[in-house]
Amino acid sequence: MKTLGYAILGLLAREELSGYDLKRLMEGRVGYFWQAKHSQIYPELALLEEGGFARHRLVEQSGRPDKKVYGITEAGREALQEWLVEPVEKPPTRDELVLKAYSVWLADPGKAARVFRERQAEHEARLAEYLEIEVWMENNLGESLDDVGSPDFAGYASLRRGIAAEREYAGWCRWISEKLENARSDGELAEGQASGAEER
Amino acid sequence: MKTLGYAILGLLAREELSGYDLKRLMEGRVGYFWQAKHSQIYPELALLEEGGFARHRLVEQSGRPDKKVYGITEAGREALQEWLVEPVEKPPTRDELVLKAYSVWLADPGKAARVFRERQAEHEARLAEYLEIEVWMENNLGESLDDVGSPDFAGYASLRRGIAAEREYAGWCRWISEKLENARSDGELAEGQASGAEER
DNA sequence: GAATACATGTAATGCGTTACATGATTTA
DNA sequence: TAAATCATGTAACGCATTACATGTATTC
Repeated sequence: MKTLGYAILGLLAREELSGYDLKRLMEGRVGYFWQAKHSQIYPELALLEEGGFARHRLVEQSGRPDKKVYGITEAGREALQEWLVEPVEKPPTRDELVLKAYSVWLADPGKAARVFRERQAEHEARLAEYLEIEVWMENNLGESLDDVGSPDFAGYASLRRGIAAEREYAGWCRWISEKLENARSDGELAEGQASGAEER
Repeated sequence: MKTLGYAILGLLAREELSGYDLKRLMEGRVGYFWQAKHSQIYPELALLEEGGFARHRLVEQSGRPDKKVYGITEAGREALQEWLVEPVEKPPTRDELVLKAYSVWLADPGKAARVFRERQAEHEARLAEYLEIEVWMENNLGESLDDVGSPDFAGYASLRRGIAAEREYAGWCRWISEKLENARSDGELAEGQASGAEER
């Protein structure tokens, strides 16, 4: 089974969901660490069912299309539990922004700074969102956030990774942006590969 | 042009390289933020040449196979400079370990902790490597690390992102590992989804 | 009247990895 | 003598995205 299968099982282990529900979850909060389009979700659900890891029932609705609501099976839960404790390969990183940083010596510092500032703002916005959720969780879920057997704890743990990652990335963007912006005003190190100047 | 093309151009802008050289760079240091196998590199080099962004000359060697040494063209440098200041889309994250964290409430805490500890060790090892390079750079490249027009600065900037990222990830792994390990000894919250116990 | 939400699928395309293919030289 | 390094390619496969496809009901 591929990772997407386990991602779906992880959600179905918490509650019954339709393909459409899964799609929205993977666009939203869960999408921070795993996402998929509906074109991937529907076939994967079929595979999970074929393998006996999930099953569905039809729910008729008035005024809306009928939907297939999926639930995890005992076999699915077992497969998920086994996967959880298998060692993970550190996946290769591919970060286009760091790639740009590596060649930034060729760019006009002012223009380049804008690219990093934009990204910084995105990470800061995301961070603010996460911090709000964290506060909400700490106020409303209290006890269970310390219980490693609770889904609340698991969600909280994932969120903490999100918070740390966004903070770290934003910080790096700020650092490099400042460097680039200061260089722009510093006349001294003029001997430039950097082409245009068009300031104003 | 695809990102891999710019990755290659970014390296050719610093020095002339063969496909084989590129392959090794993308396995090593540069591989932290971008990597590619030789099966991708050779065709991409051909495309770059076709587009006029790079050109090669044959270097005959004794005792080794001949090689094609590639250099960047003026058009290549311009394309690279334009790409550098174009805004970047924040790519979707796919992190299998965070995905496991999200379902960790179903796992045996002790076994799960091992998975996170393993990963923590990997990030700490990488961090140690990077910190050594940082010290070396600060001692040997001094001046140029503050000159945003220097390739040294650009390499340093990328490295700093690597350092921050490894530290952040290792920290999160440590945090969750401790939580999981403490829970194992805490008898209190026994009411467990967690199956096995087989301690010793 | 147009766009968005609900709901579920298939097909085409793109990028990356693994495997296939070849061959000389150096090191263990 | 077996394995690793140098050196360059092509082919097959897998996963993910975009585009194609259809249809109702609600909201703007």
